[in-house]
Amino acid sequence: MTEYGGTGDPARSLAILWRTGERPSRKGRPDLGVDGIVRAAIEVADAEGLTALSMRKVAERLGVGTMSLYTYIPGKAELIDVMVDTVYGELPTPQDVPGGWRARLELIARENLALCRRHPWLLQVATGRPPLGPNVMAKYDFELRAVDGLGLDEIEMDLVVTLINGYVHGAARGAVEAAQAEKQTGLTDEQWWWAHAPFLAKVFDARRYPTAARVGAAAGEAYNAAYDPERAFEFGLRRVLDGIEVFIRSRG
Amino acid sequence: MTEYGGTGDPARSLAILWRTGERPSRKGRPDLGVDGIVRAAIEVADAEGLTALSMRKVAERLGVGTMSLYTYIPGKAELIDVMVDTVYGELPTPQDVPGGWRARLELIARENLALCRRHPWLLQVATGRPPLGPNVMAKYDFELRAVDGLGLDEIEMDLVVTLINGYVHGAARGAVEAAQAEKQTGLTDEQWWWAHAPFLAKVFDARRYPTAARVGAAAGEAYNAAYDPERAFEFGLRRVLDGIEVFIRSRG
DNA sequence: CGTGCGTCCTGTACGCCGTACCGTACGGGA
DNA sequence: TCCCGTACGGTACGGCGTACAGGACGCACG
Repeated sequence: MTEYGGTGDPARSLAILWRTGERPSRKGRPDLGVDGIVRAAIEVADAEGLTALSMRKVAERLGVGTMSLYTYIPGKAELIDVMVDTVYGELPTPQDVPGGWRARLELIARENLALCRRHPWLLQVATGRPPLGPNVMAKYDFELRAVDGLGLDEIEMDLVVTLINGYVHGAARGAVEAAQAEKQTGLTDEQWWWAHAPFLAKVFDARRYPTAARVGAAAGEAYNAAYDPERAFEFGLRRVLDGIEVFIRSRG
Repeated sequence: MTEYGGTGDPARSLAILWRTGERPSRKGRPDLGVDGIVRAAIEVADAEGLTALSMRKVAERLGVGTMSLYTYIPGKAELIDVMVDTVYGELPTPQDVPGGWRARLELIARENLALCRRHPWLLQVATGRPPLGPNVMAKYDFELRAVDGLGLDEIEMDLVVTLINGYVHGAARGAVEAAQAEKQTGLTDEQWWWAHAPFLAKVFDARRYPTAARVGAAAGEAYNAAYDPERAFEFGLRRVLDGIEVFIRSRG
């Protein structure tokens, strides 16, 4: 289990994020530096998860003593703050997206999902009071622009953006968990389900859970698996956007 | 940081969840037992978070040696599995809810939010391939019944339920994080924002992020805080239900 | 050309964690 | 009565984050 948030001392995180007090590299040294540390940490987290991310492993990957990291970074929490802002930099923020607000929100949703797929550990980091780095700002600004000029007031714009991000978070969680479950156990959903069917058959009383039994059986047949994250994401996104459309029309 | 999921060996978890091989308590002993351990663990996690939940602390709370826990439970992962199924038992599953599918889904959403508020650690536990205990089953069955008989096929029913749960998860995360941030730092959102304003004023270029600046300012004024989780939840729920309504009508 | 200081780097150590292993104590069937 | 299965727990191992106390080295200054 990974601890909840990566929220370290915000003042320290901010200073690093905006590279205040940048230091010119010393002559003969490899000079490590915040960037290299963050890059290495992201690689470790991508490959092995946030749980397995340790200062010792990051240092090892850089060929450096563990404690050297603390020259550049106050601690693990602040490191994670910077990691978050860094990968947010991967999100595109094009000036023009053809197709109106709906296409813009779809783009945002899909890109965020893709980002979470590339960096599953993002889902484990608390993002209330996020580290207010440049990329976090750019993301927020871009997302708000997607719903600007539709007749919504500022608060409503924020609410819509929050809704989209919240939805994507939930859906991404499902998708990532499904992928990780398969990788970690070596079993597909189908195989896993089948492996536990004998036991469940003994304890599970279909009369007590009739609807679950019916739907579970149908889902199993249709997907050849318990859960199809891609389909769930597309389905939910359409519903959420429909709901937003109703709202926008009512305000227009 | 806490590791991602609480997914231990599913076979072992299942055996405990359905209390297969229940053992009659020995005579003169307090007999500990799975139930007591789980209850103590939930108390610890509620009070201090999943990160701070340790076998040593649970044992201490029970006045028992740490290793004694392992007589009843294979390990921490399986303990968390059982904790999840146990707290799901707090969810009401009334036979009749007045007001149709919309009221039923609202009830589900609100009760799930409340559950996450009571047990914030739930949000940190992976629930793909959940521990298929009796309460997980009952929850799933109840939720499916909320959308039964509306003209949706089984797959669609599952998708709608998944959507609601995904949405609630995202919104609950926001609400819980906001509450925890305040408790942990001792600062309200407003105080926190204000504390970092001087620094941000120096590095933040409002011309680069015009929309974020505008909305941020408006939100700050309106809420006296950066984020109002209650309002965000209600707003999003209405949008999601509207989207589902559009879908149901199209299928009816 | 010293020399001293500031910066970068690191080894050691402390207190946590989960849990493997093994010894102990005791209730109950033979 | 004896013996064994079960409940219980002490010790120990390898991991973690990081406090602290140095060591090594470039550079400004006398």
